[in-house]
Amino acid sequence: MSATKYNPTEIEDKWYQYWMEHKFFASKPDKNKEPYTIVIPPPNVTGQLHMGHMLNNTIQDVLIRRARMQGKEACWVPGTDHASIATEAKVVNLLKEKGIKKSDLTREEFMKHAWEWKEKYGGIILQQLKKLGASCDWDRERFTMEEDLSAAVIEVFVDLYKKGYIYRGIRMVNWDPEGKTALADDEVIFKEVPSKLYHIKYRVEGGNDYLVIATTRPETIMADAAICINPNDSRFEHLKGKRAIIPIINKSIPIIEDDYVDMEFGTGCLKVTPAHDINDYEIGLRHNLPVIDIINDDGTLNEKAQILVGEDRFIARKKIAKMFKEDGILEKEEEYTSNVGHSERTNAVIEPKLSLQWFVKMEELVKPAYENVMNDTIQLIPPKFKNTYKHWMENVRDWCISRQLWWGQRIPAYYLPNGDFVVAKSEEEALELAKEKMSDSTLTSKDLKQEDDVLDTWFSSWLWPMSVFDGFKDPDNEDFNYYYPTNDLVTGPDILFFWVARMIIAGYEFKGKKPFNNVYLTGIVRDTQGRKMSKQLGNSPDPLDLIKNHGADGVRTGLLLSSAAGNDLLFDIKLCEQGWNFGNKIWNAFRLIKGWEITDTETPEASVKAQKWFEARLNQSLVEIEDHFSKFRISDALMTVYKLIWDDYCSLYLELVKPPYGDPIDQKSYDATITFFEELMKILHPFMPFLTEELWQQIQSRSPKEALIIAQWPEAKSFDEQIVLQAQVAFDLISQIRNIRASKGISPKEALKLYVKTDEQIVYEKYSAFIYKLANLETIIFTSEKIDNAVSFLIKSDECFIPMEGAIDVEKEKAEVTKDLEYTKGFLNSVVKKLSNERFVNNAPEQVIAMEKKKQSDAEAKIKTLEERLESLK
RNA sequence: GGGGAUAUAGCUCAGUUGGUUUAGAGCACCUGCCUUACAAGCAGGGGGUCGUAGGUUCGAAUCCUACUAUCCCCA
Repeated sequence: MSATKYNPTEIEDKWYQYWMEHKFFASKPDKNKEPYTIVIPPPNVTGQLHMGHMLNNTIQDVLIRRARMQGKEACWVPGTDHASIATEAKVVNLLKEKGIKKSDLTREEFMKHAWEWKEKYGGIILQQLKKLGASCDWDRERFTMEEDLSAAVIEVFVDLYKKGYIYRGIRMVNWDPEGKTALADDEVIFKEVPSKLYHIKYRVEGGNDYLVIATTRPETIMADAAICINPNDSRFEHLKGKRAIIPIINKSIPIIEDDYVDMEFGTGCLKVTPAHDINDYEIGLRHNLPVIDIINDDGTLNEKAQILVGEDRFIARKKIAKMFKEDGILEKEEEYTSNVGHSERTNAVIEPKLSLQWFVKMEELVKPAYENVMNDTIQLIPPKFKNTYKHWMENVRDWCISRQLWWGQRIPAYYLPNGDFVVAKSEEEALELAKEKMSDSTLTSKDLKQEDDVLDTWFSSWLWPMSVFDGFKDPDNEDFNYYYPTNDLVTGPDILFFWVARMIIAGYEFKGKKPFNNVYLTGIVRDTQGRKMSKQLGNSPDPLDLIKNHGADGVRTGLLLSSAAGNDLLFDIKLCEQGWNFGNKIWNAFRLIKGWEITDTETPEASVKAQKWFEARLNQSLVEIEDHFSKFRISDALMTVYKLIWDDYCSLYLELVKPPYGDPIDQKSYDATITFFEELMKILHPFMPFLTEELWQQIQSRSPKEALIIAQWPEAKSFDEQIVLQAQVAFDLISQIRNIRASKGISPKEALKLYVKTDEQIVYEKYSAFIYKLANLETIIFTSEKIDNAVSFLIKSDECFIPMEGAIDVEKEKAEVTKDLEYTKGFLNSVVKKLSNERFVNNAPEQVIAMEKKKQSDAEAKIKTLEERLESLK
């Protein structure tokens, strides 16, 4: 016999390999089958599997495995994105270790290193997904920087440019002086840093007055374009319309008025430095101030600063502070904690910097994407995200798509000798355009200089659902026509705008069709304290360790059990243990069944009825499960399966058909038990693929065509609800008897007598075999009299007695009955109140009134029984 | 500063367009059991004035308003 404890590691790799060998994950268009398609949210090629991926990919795998079993042509496309900033940073670091500086390399040389890095270290995450059981079609793996996908990106850029959606413009970017690149907002980490607030005196022009400004960045005073005060600030009436002198460089600047200035903060006088602060830049725009950029790309001061030229910004800060002190213009230094942005990659302090960038105009493009989510052509699950989506789309801002990097698709814009530019797919086409534009046929490719910047990685991934099926390279190909639009997208709400919305925009703009029907937004996996998992906190468990310790099935189940769509999941290792426990439970149930010897004896009544009952329960559960799946309630679907297996199959069904120890089981019961078990394995397979396939194959040897992964998903058949309801009466009775055993300390081995006082004997007779077996009864006797010296309890309004000499504590019994009586009276009271309300009777639907009346009569009957009981106890 | 979301048992959450309900599940907890599938198990049990205050309604956890708290996004 197999081990009493389920050991996942022994079987998981075996079955994954088996599925791969027999190409069960592979998909190709099949006109006779309905396609079911998911494209993976491409993880960062440098990434490692984290808990978010685990959750997200488990959900995708559940959906795809179920669809496959439903006979659909299930296709899950895997792949990675090239993550320009992250990858470039990794490559730069690796080169640094080898003693090579990026600046010493040509673009081509650098790209060669980068590709080498990608081939060697990239995409580990996809290998890790295999451990989780992800049934992706690995032959279809794509990468956003591969040739075909890059060609799509360039094509789209040229197309948008021609349509007038792409332009160049000035923008304040998050500049990383170490990485020498602009960063996206989400690549900037804000940290609280202790710093100083310097109070500096500026002389007011034409007198001996001075004003005081407070700044954390004194090294930027040379770039000041104005001093700004709040127009409502009465303290500074005398400054209005005057000018101030920047100390040290003695430059005169205007004093302006703007509401932006916070009268409470600092001194109420703000130095305005448009080139080096986003808010100041906006004030500058309002007041037509000059932009004086005094900081180089590497963070040193340039000649426009006039002083300290060539010094690093932080050294300059110290030096200038010293100069203030010497000149007596430093009024005071204050300790201050400021929130400073740091580069996620290099940890350098971010320098706000104005630069010329490429943008996509969004206002027009967004329209179909906005409408089709609002009218549910594309459904967001849960729908609460429609609000967020709406807000974003209504306030959409132009998309900055250029990045000052090499790893990515180089922008296909070519500058002409006169500074103008042309946009074209290739250098050859660009040259033709240039000749035309300049009216100069003597131009050669040497006269053109291609833009150095590359495109934002999102500018690749917004095409993902189309480009993975070669929808640009070969727009009318079989795959694209068959698989697109895809069915479901599973991702996190944090990239609803960055990625999801942009894919929808691209889908409509380039193909006139939505990219997917449904977007399932998962929650964020947090630790037990509700904190986001991060490397810094070290609060994230290693997913591969979890799989090693609890099995992929255990981890999958644990993650799904408590993660409703859109809700954050507080991850606790206990969840994985619960998942494993469930697997172990099933493992042991199977051991029990497999251990039975079989004879051709007659089937006991309890077993005959148990089979009928479980079949009904199974079908009832299938209906519930289908309903949950149709609403993307994956967690609820799993919980329904969990309870069906644990409570109904193991705790009730198996106990009902189980022969006495050592006895064999009859053939019919055995067959039914195995058939039910097989159905359960099918339903559970999408959630726990490994364990279910293992047991499926242990039931009997099967050919690859009979593998569970491609078995047919069970369909709910019609069933008799009465069976479930009537059996429930027996189960309630069993619980009550077990309760009495527990409270009176009676061993389960001691057979008991049960008396039932009822008008409906049939209800108890029908499933009496269940009661005999599970409650261990000697006999059931129907009576019209009360039984003395017995413990009693109620099933609805029927009184049941178990004779028990001297075991009755009258006072305790009385207290219990009184409590129950009071509750029921209160309940009756609320019902009667409702029914005596004329407006209720007139307005409420008939069904509701009938229900209330039933509640009333049930409660009245119960009260009568309880009162009699109380009387007899006196 | 602007916007959004959430608030139900110790924890995590259901409660499906207001009516089977003086509220359900899983986990945790308590009690008793090593009953020959499983002690990572079995059987039983306790536990919530549905964030606060108003309002609409015959009827509110559910709809409306205000407040409080927490989280997220944008600046």
